[in-house]
Amino acid sequence: MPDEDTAALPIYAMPGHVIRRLQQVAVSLFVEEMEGAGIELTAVQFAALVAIDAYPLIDQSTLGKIIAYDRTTIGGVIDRLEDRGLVRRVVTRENKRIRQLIIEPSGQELLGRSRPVAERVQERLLDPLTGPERDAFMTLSGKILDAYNDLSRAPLRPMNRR
Amino acid sequence: MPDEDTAALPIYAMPGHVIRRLQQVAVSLFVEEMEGAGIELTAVQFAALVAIDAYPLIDQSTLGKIIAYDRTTIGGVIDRLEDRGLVRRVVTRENKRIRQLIIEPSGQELLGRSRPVAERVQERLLDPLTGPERDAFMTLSGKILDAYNDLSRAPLRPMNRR
DNA sequence: CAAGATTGAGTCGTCAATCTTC
DNA sequence: GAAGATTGACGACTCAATCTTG
Repeated sequence: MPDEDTAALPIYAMPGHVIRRLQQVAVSLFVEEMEGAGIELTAVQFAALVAIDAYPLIDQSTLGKIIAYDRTTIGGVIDRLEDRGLVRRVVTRENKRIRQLIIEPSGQELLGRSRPVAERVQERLLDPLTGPERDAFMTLSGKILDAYNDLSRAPLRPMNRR
Repeated sequence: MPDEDTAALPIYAMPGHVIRRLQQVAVSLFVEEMEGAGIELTAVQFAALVAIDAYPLIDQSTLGKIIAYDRTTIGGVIDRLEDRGLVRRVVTRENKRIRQLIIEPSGQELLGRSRPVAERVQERLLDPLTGPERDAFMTLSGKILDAYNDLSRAPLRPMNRR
């Protein structure tokens, strides 16, 4: 039973491990806050709704690039949102390959209730840090992401660029 | 107005999003380096091997607590490691509920080859930062984790309450 | 052929239910 | 009943293969 001699494992000092744990905490807070608000939305689903609301008629591939998710993952996420009537796929006459996405009124309504909850999650996440520390954390994180922006599995890219 | 492309979506400034992207990058680097070394190991599998090697005869629950994974997740991970003969489950006469874990010689060998690769991943992850910045990043991350240590998604509490 | 999307397979991560054992 | 583990279910994530359309 190793309790305090956890130092024997260098895992705790490894950035990869720390980042994964941060992600665990972030997800926990998101689930906790959403459940507390009686809202059934995962983090991906929320991000998708935000993006579809901001860019009506966006296609799935572009959506994936914006919120940094794999195209295949997006497909499954949209499936579930569509099943619940929160979102709709549109196939135009011009290009039948493309699935354009539209947020439904019920989706709008749910998104409206979700925004303040998501806002609270972000606040709670950095709550253990002081104001300057929060800025530092975001700046340092951004520096890492900038360096590896094109390496990510689903590279994050602004819409208007190739 | 900087970043006219991304300014429309506040997602990029959200800590939760940034942390998830960091996790994406970390996983990408891990996969890339391991593939480059011709080693078939996921990050969880590597962490499990490290812990089992450090604590022979550790049980699955304790392993989960050490490397911060859900008990059920650990079960599946050990399944795959056991299928490959890298690890072995042992059931003692004293307490037949407990699955104690032992690393096999082939697991030792693979672990030995994997350590320097994992080391390189950690270095590359923080490579975009200067020395002091790396310390700051780890310190700030640790501060967040300390505050939410008991909130982790794998609560490790029996949750039999009620 | 290239682009956009879907399907299938495999791993990860969590929860709920169940089983065995103490 | 409680502890340790397994199974089943579901969402998420990725890749490879496939299908359709341009």
